[in-house]
Parts: sequence; structure tokens; C-alpha cells
Amino acid sequence: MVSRAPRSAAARRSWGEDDTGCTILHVDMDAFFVSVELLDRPELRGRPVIVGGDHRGVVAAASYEARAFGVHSAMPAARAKILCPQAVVLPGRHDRYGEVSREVMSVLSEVTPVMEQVSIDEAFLDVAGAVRRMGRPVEIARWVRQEVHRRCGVPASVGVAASKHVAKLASTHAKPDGLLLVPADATVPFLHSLPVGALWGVGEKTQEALERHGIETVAQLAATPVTVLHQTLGVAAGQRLHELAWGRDARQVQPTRVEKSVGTETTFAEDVTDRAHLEKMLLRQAHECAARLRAEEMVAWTVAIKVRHADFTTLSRSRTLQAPTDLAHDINAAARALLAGVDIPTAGVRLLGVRAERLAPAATTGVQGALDDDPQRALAERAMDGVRARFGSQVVRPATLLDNKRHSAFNSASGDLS
DNA sequence: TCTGGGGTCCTTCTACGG
DNA sequence: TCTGCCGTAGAAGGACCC
Repeated sequence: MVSRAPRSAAARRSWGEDDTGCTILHVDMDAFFVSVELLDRPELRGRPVIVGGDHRGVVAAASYEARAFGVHSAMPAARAKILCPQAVVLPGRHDRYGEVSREVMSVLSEVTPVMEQVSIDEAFLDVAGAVRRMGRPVEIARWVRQEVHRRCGVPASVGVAASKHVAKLASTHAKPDGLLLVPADATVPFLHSLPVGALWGVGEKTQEALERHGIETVAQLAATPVTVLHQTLGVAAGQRLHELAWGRDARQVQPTRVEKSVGTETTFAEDVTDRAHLEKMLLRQAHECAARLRAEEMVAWTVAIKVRHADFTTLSRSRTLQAPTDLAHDINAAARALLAGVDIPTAGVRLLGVRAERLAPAATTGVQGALDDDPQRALAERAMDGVRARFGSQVVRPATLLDNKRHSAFNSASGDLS
């Protein structure tokens, strides 16, 4: 996928050869979804290719040929088609991307168990324990790039540095298909060569706030008194950015991550004004959340809904349950009660979502389905998991979600229920 | 141009109990 | 009994990441 962080051409140069202490590798796949598509459809190589971007959608990934026309990820599909009308637009095959991602992560896990997968297409490695076996960090980075390409068929860029933040920025500036080492003693000069928007945590709004204070580069940010940053961005964000601007980042590579919420949301093909229609979607989403909770053997204490109006104003409502649950019945009941307290605007609802929050392990919490006084319901939902696992996710569903000529809740990924 | 879907983290506001 | 203060927790919203 295309990083949205700005890059600096000046930073894409040699910063030195000494990788002493640079044990953090950030491995980032180049235009990952497009790379996988080209792997399966080599005849598209050299052409502008866009993945995603259907009706009301945005671009998920763009080939470098498409990027030459100004196309980038998160760009509305309509805009991308105007900029590059000759692009080949593909719908996206997330199962396939997941398959290749697992192959890539398998290669990385041969280097070290101290690996933190950040997303489908990137991971951090702390190679301190692998140096004796595999060589210096830069040699390991070269091995990673070569083996990922040889075994998985997709290009990877690697950043090598003394901290996660700088390794991440290094891989960004190594793209496409490159390797960039930022030696420990080059950390501050490297950072200070970048625009402020390159820093992790500086998006559009933060950048605007900083620019109002005349801060456009990391060097200017570093020179700004931290108290000014506290006032401008809040204490936490101001402190964090000031530390990052001086190359101070003590975060460790964390091999195990604990999930804090699971959710699903759907943008309707057309804005919806019918409350019954919305409730039907909530039920579908509650079942999806619950199935994922059970698959991960977690229960949730809090249920939240998200409602985006046609004019893009977005509101959320949440409720903490009397007891944690992994049942769609409980999640749906809470979500439906929350939706009941929300006015449906005459222009309609664009997006609806359900999220299960404050997760806890089911085994140690041990209160599954406590809200539900019907034990048969829990058995039924678990039986549905078994059937889906064996015959596919579409074979069993609540009766209220069964298709008919007017309502086909499961028919469209974009959530067109009518 | 018109804005997905999956998440995390932080700030602000409010309610509540001592 | 009422009011003010303080700490804490929950809710809501916003910004950010990929």
C-alpha cells in the first residue's frame, strides 16, 4: 500500500555504512496488493494498476506507473479515474493477499522470533539475537529482501536503524525495492532532513496546527520548546513528537500484541433512511463480530456503534454490558438499543458499524453468554461457527437475514441491502 | 474529488462518590 | 443539608495509522 507520509528526496541517500547498534529492521512490501496481482497476472506489468476503488470507494493500492499520474492510496475512486483513465482497476482479493502475507511473515520468522507484524504488509524485526548466526544487520536485511522475492515473488523494502521509528522512516525512503541504513550517529541528521509530516503521528490536522506556528520541518520541530508543543498539540502528542524529532524512541519490538477491539462497518451503496434496514445490518454485523470474538476466544465488555450521516458527520454511541459476551444476540441487543437513541436524518445514513470493545480472554473471564438466559442460544451460535468452518461463511445465517427478492443482506460487500 | 475498513490512542466532557 | 473539590471511570469524538 502507498504510505501517505511525505518523503524527502534528499533523505534517500547513503547515510554511512556503520550498522553497529542498528538491530531494528522494518520490512515493508512495495505496493503490496498490486505486487500480488502482478504475481498472478504478469501481463499487467508495466501498466498503471489500481486495486480497490469501486462505487463510493477509495484506492487501496496503486502501481508505481499509476502513481506517476498522481494516484495514491485513500484517494477517492472517482478522482483516480480522472487522473489516470487508462489504469487497470482491480477489485481486490483479500484472501489472496493474506496468503502471500503469511508466506512473507514465515520467511521473516526464520530470522528471529522477535518479530512484530504491524499490518498485512509490514513487520519489525529485532535482529540482535540473529547477528551471530546470520551476520550483521545490513547483511540480514539483504537476505530478507532476496528470500522474500525468491520465495514469495514480491518486492520488499527494508529500513535498518537503531529504533523502530527511524527504521520505519528508512524503509519508506528505501522504496521502491530498496534498502536504507541509518547509522546510529546519523539518526538526528537524517530526521532533521525531513518535512514534519514524515513523522509517525503527524497527519493532515497536526501538520496544519504545526504550520500555523511556522513549523514545517523536523529540524524546526526539534528546535521548538516542548512547552509550545504541549500547548499546540496536547501534552501527550507534543511530548511524543519532540522525543521522536530528536531520535528518542524506546519502544521495543513486541512479538505478541493483544487485540483491544474487533468491529465491522459497512458503507451502503445508497444512503439509507429506513430504520428497519439499519437494524438488519446491525444484526448481520453483530453476528460477524461475535463469530470473530469466538474464533479468538475473547469476550467483550462494551458494545459501540458508529453512524455516519450522508453529509459525513459521524457519531458513536457505546454501552458497557452487565456481563461480557461473545454472542451475537447480546451484541445485537445492545447495538439496537444504542441505535434507538439516534435520530436518522432525512438525508439518510451512509455508514453503519458495530464494534466490540474492552476485550478479555473468554477462558479466564468465564462469563460467556451471561446476558443471555437461554443456553440454547449460545449452543446454536457455536454450532453455526462449526457449520461455517466446514461449509463456508455463507451457508448459515439468522432467518431474518435470509435473502428474498427485496432484501439481500449478504449479497453485496458494499452492503447494498435493497 | 468526495472521501473504505480495520484498528489504536488521546482529549474532553460528564457523572458520581467520598 | 448543601456546596465545592478531587479523583476516577465511562462516553463521545477526533486524529492517526496501514
